Amino acid sequence: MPRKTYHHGDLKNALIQAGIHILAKDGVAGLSLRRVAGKAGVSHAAPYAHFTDKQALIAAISTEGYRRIHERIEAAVAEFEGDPSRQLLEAAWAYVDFALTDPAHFKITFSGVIEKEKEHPAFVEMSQKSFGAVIRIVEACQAQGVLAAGPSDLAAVSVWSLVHGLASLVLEGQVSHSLLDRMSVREMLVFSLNQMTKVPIP
Amino acid sequence: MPRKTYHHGDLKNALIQAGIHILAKDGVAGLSLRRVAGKAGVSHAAPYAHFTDKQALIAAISTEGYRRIHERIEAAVAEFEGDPSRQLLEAAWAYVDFALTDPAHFKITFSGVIEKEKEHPAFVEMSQKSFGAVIRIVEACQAQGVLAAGPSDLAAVSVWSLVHGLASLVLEGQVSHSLLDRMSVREMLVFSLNQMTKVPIP
DNA sequence: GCCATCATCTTGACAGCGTCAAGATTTGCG
DNA sequence: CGCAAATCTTGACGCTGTCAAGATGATGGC
Repeated sequence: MPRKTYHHGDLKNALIQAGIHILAKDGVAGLSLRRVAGKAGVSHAAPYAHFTDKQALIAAISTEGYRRIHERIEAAVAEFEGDPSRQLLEAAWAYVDFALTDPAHFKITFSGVIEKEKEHPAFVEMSQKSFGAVIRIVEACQAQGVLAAGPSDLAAVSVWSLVHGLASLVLEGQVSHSLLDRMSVREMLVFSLNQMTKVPIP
Repeated sequence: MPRKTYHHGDLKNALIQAGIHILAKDGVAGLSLRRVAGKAGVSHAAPYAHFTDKQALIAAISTEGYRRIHERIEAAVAEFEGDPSRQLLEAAWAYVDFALTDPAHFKITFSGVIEKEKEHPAFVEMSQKSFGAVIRIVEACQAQGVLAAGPSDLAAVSVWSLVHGLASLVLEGQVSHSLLDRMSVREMLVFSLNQMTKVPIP
């Protein structure tokens, strides 16, 4: 479908959305600048008016992925105000659920496709924002004795390693079929988190 | 340097080794079939006599990566026979250390670049072998009360998620600089594992 | 010892890719 | 109104993965 105007109007966002759709349909391997441009209805070199190179587009797509996760984490925090262990579980589940729902988007966001993140400050900012939210949850858990005391940023890394690792292993098919038959990924998450917490969580 | 003989002799392994070297020098993005072929001293289409496509070569490189990790895990198990918590720590460290030493090799092995692993049985076999070793370590830990009782394959997934997640987050630069300044990755690993164990490990 | 067969490797081609340069078109500011 | 800047198109370049056709050499049967 050709556009009416020569200028697109909101090409930058259109490219990001087109990229996310292509990721969902054809995976990381299917994501090319030319296909993204085509899907947005512009010529193959048009993206260069908005992104310096393919890495920059990937960084923008990744940032959007991170933004969605952060959004859900904050929603979980708000919904279970005053219940840190539930906040921990639901924030972790938000992360894992995003990975399961949109695997390619998760992969491109967290699989180190971005080589030099320093050059993508928006991505770094989103990353730090999310990690800050996790630290606050962990601190609340520590205050209630749900998690062991200790440096909260360190404990947050431990918890987030667990959650990120579970999501990654499931996505990469490294979790045995016999285990996936016995229980859901959410149940695995609950079990895993309970290995760390001093008090059982639901 | 041109070869003496028309036939290479051991091209298949040479291609795998060349690929590993290129990964170490130029990262995942630098790995192309043609460069691998060039480094092995053969023409650009020669690899197709040994690998059906690029994915197959990547699978072979990944399998070799997995093999090295498995080797080190078994070495750790042998070295600390009768000391399950130490076995757990050193096996985990073998994993993380491999990731830190050869980041691109680790990434390509575990970052889901292989789309259909079902078609690469050697990779699946190596994966199951390694996971079996982890299960045995976890069972030994459970028997000594180092880890909580429960289904050992599930507990192994929890432990391995933690380890895999830590390696991944560090590699992707998602661990804050302020934390990396305060302590080594090995210390983070020890701390994280101690969050899960009932008995402190060194 | 010779020859046929087969695996191995080379050469050449193709479409798709990321990227850049030059030019066309439109917008918005002075 | 006019001109500079932003946006988009067109065309080109080298590199990529892959395939087809042919060259080369090793191997096993006679």
